[in-house]
This record gives sequence, structure tokens and C-alpha cells, in this order.
Amino acid sequence: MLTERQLLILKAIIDDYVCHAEPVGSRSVSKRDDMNFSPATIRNEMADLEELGFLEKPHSSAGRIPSQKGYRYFVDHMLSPAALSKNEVSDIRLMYEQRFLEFEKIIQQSAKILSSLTSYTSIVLGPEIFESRLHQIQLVPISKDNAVAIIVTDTGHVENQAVSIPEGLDIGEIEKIVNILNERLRGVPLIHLRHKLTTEIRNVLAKYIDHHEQAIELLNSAFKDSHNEKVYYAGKTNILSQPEFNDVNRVRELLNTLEEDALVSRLFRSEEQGVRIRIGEENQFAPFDDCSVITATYSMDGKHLGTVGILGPTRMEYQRVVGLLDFFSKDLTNLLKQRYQKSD
Amino acid sequence: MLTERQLLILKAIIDDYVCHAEPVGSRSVSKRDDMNFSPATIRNEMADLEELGFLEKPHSSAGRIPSQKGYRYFVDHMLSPAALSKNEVSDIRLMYEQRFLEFEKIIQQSAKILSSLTSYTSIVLGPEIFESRLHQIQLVPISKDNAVAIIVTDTGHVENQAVSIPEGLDIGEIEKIVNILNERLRGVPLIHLRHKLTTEIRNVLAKYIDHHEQAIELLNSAFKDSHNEKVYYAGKTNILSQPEFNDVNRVRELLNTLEEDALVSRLFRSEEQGVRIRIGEENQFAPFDDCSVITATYSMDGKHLGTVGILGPTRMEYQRVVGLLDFFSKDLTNLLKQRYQKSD
DNA sequence: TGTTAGCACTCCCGGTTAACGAGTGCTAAA
DNA sequence: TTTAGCACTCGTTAACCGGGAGTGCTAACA
Repeated sequence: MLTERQLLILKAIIDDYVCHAEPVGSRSVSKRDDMNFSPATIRNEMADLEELGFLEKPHSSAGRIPSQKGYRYFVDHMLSPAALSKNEVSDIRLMYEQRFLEFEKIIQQSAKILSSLTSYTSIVLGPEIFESRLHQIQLVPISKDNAVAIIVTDTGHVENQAVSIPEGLDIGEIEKIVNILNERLRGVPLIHLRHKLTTEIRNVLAKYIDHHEQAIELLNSAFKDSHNEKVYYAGKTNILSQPEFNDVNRVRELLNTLEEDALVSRLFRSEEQGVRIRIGEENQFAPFDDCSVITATYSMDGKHLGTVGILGPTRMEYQRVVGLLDFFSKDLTNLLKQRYQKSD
Repeated sequence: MLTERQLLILKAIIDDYVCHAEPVGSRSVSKRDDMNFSPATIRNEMADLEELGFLEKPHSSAGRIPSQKGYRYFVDHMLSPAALSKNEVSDIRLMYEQRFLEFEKIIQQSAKILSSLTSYTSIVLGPEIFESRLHQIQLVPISKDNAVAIIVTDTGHVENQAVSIPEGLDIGEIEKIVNILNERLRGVPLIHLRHKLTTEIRNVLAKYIDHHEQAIELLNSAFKDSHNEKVYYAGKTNILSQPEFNDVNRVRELLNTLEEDALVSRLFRSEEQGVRIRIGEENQFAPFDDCSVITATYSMDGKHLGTVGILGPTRMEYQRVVGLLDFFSKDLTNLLKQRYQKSD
């Protein structure tokens, strides 16, 4: 275990490095108010901390910087999430209050607020669309051959998908089909739609619809768009201001990664309740080796819905970000409850 | 006017510079197959071309690079759009044929193809949403207080907007309202919806609906979302591979700009038929001073719909890009005609 | 025994210098 | 009119150097 003094020094170094992005030397540590030891003493401790793997030296005559293990220790044992200031809280509330927002807009807005408060990149995963339930389905014919299938979920989310109308189905039949679907499928989670379609609905359609096989085909393509959850970004370029991303090649790699929604969503998705911190290589993904990812989940009815997260350099203001995400995760959960749960 | 030989040399320099991104000297120009003059002769001509403003020197003992005026001259007088190779054409066709695509997907796909073929950044502006006409409108209540307004256009585009239901309106009335709207407003350009609402529709509603003022309020907010045209990007980070964007600050500035859809749309929108080239400062926008923007329009029923464009360094393969965009602009117009026009 | 002052050493950084090479402009000859 | 020759310019690179920040070690001190 680390001694009291070692903790103090480790914390001081992390603090300083997070703030100034430069190796910190014994002299500057010893000058801190809460530090009553000479540089020489500090140096001894720093050597020990380095031996233990919590610090490293960029080169032999530079100061020390925290290692990944150092950050990890700090985060695990010494982190007290920063409480938000009153101003921050009211700022956030204000941004949500602006007007009635649909589910998606709330999520999007959250991403914006987060990135503007942290000046890191924020990434918010929307709910697995399949988790939500069918509220209403519409089939709007556009021409003789084409139509748009519109699915509205219980959260007010709207999905639409162009479909072609198979030979033989006429407008009247389509209307009948839609009525049947709305009767039978309201409240069904989107993820079960296709299954229901090939069982229960197939039978019902067979009874009432002439060209039921064509109808099934149509509906199949209407339901097929397996939209994963949406990924909302804000402050994508914030991270370029960090001195560790001064190299265009690295930047390109990182930004390319961020364009791949599926990848990002896989990396960010977190099923655990609460705040989760992944530091550097813990992300198991080379382009993020110098980044830390902090995520928190939000939920509704106690069911996990999505994830809010921050992507920054490993040299990140952990306490602040953790505090913020914690707040957001709870606030978002509350907000959603307030807005949507009462409609059940 | 420039002599035959000057043209030849200017073209050679542009070719070389576009390809290698380095100032080109008299020696390398004279070595070209079609160049039967000594370096000294070339040097004289180059000095003349510089005096005329078509070339410039980064410093006194470097080779020459084309000036903006040089590119402009090249583009205006010497550009023969490169015809696409058979392979390219069939590649493109293939990508469109994959499956039935709704309007938006086609546009999006086009952006992808363009960027992958050019390795520049491609930007495609969707149709001014207001230009398209209302096909159908739906109001789907989600809870007692909230609903989703869904607008389907004649191109199969779907817009949706969360609205709150004013006190006093009940489900029955909402249904009546929707019916009235669909009867009266089908075929009306979206841009005229709000006007119609406050004139014709207001009167009709006043006649048939009890809480018609609340209804107007509801519809107003349903129509308010003044969605400009959508902007689709592809290959956003391609431009980072260009050596002229080796500076992170410049990159940040550029990428920040690209996040501002409204700005980009204003800069790219082109009303003129055909291909349009803006070189460097011709863009009238500082972050694009080292960029060229080439755009072409696509249309339907002879009516201008949107713009396809390429953003690259001023040192761009003009002939190839112009050829491509020309092809795209026509192909897209055809495709849209084939898919949507017959439904009229 | 823990702490600290002192000191030699290491290594980065910024500035200077020198050699080099690519390219030019000019002059004079073909 | 073209071209060979040559002096000159200027950016690039490598080598070098001194200063400074920081370290590790040692020895003295409380």
C-alpha cells in the first residue's frame, strides 16, 4: 500500500499534469501549499512511485508523468466526484427547459451540453431502438409501386423506411393491413416485430387479406432496417485542442474511428449501472491508447436505455468529468421518467 | 494571350504540382516527353508566366507553383473534363443498383461514391426540403399531452416533429383536423404550408373545429421546424491526408466549419446549372482559402433540387473531378426521374 | 532514521554555423 | 531564338554548443 505521503504526491503530480500537460518536477511539487517537504524528499518518493509503476519519465532528466496504472490507482482509490456548482446545475436545467423536446432531441442536447462543459468530445448512445415499443405503424403510398413505412414508438421516435409495393396489393388492402397491425402490435417491442410477423400476424393476414404472402413480404422489408442505436456526437473537434493530438496522422486515425458509428457504439456501450472509466489501453483499441473514456448509463423504468460518455486524453479531469456524468446519468433518467413514464 | 508554349508549360506545371505537391523546377518540366526545350528556355517562359501572375515562387530559389489565377486560367481555357472509365461507370451503377433506395439514401450514397472515387471530401446538399410538396400529414398522439407530427413529402421524405397538444383538443378533433389538412394541403409545397395555415386553413378549421385557435397553434409548431436542406458528408477526414493540411490548427478550423451544416450549405449551394468551380479565395471564406470547391446541381422536372460537390485542396485534380461531377449531376438527375417522375 | 542541502550528471531545447543542393537569373555563345 | 554555363539565393539538414530543468547520489543534519 502507498503511504499517506505517497498518495499526496501522486495526487499532486496528477493534478499538475492534468492541468499543464507537462512533466512535473520535484521542485514544483514541493512548492505546493499542502506540501511541507523539500524537493529532495519528494524526489525519493517519486523514485519509489516510479518503481511501483505509478509514474514514468519521458526521459531521464525530465519530471514525472502519471502512468496508466497511476491514473487507475488515482481513480480507484482517491477519486471523489466533483459536485457540480450551482451555476452549472442551473445552466444545465436551463438548456433542457428551453422547449418541449422529443426523446432524440433531449439526447442530442445532452451531448452538446456535456461537450461544452468539458471541452472534451462527448458521445451519447441513444436507446437501442429495438428496446422501445411500437406505438403506431403507417404505410403511406407514394406512387403505384412505392410506399413509405413509418413506425412510431412509445417514446415518440419515428423510423421510416422506403418499401416497394408488391404486385397485386391495392390501397384498400394496404389499409386493412395497417389496421390489423395497429390492433395487434401496439406495445410490442420492435425487436419482436419480425417474429410476430411470421407467426401470429401471418395467420391473421391469411384470413383477411387476399395477397397475404405479398403483404408479409412488404412488411418484412418495412421492418428489416435493423437500425442499431443512434450515436450522437458533440464537440468532435474539441479533442484536437489537446496538445497530445498535435499529430495530424493520429488525429486522422481518431476522427476516422469516430465516423464509424457501429464501432464507437460497441466501444462505448456500457451495461453496468453507474459510471465506468476506461483508461488508455483499457479501451482495448489502439487508436484510443492515449484516450480515456468515461461513461454512465441512463435508464427508464429501471431498464437500461443508453449511455452518455466523454472521450478525452488520458490526462483528463477525472473528478470533474465523473461528477458531471454522474449528474447527467441521474438527471437524464429523471427527465425521461417525468416526460414519458407518466404516459403509461 | 498566352503562346502555345506557355500553355504547354503552365499545364505541365499544374499537372506536376497537383501530383507531387512540390514546387516544380525548370529541369523537371523540360524532361517531359512532350517538352523539347532546354531548362533555360523553360526558365525564361516561367519567369514570364510569373510576371503575368499565373505562377508564383514560394521563395526565390524554389521551383514554381501555380497561383490561383493560374488554376483559374487552366480551368477556364484548358480544361477538358476527363471522361470516366468504363470501370468507374459500372462501379457507380452497381452501387446505385444495390436495392431500392429512398431519395435520401440515394443522395447519401452518392456522397460516399464521390469521396471514395476522389479521396477528397464530398458534400451533397439534399433538396431544399421546402421545395418538395406535402404528400400526407399525420398527427400521432403519444400521451395525453404530446404528439408527433409526421409530414411525408412527394419524394418519400419523412419529417417529424414533436408537438404538445393544447388543452381542449381531443382525439376526435385531431382526427378531423388531419383529414381536413390532407384534403386541402396535398401537393402544396412545404414552404407555403404556414401561409396556407393562417389563411385558407384557418377559415376552414374555424368552421368545423371547436378549438380551432388551439388547433392552429398546434399546427404552427408542427410546421415550424424550418429544416433547411440536409447536408450529407462523406470522407470528411480524407482532406487530412493532403500534405497542405499538416497543421492541426488549420485542420481544426476546417473541420469545425464542416460541422456547421448551415454554413456549409450556404457555401456550397449553387443555383447555376452545370459544374461550378471556386478556387481558393473565390470561396470568400477564410478557412477555405487553400481549398477548391467544385459543385454541380441535380434536378427533377427541370427544377433545381440540390447540389453535389467536392472539397479538396486548390491543388486538385480538376479535370477528373469535373468529369466525375458532371457525370454525377446527370446520372443523379436521370435516376431521380426514373424513380420518381413517373409517379406524377 | 528520516530529511535535506549540495553537487555532478543527463538530456532536452533553442540558437548558430556550415555544408549542401535544388533552382534561379543573367550572360554570352551557338 | 535557343541554350550552355555560371554565380547566386535560399531552404534544408546536420552538427555543435550553452543553458536550464530535473535527477540521483552522497553526506550532513535534526
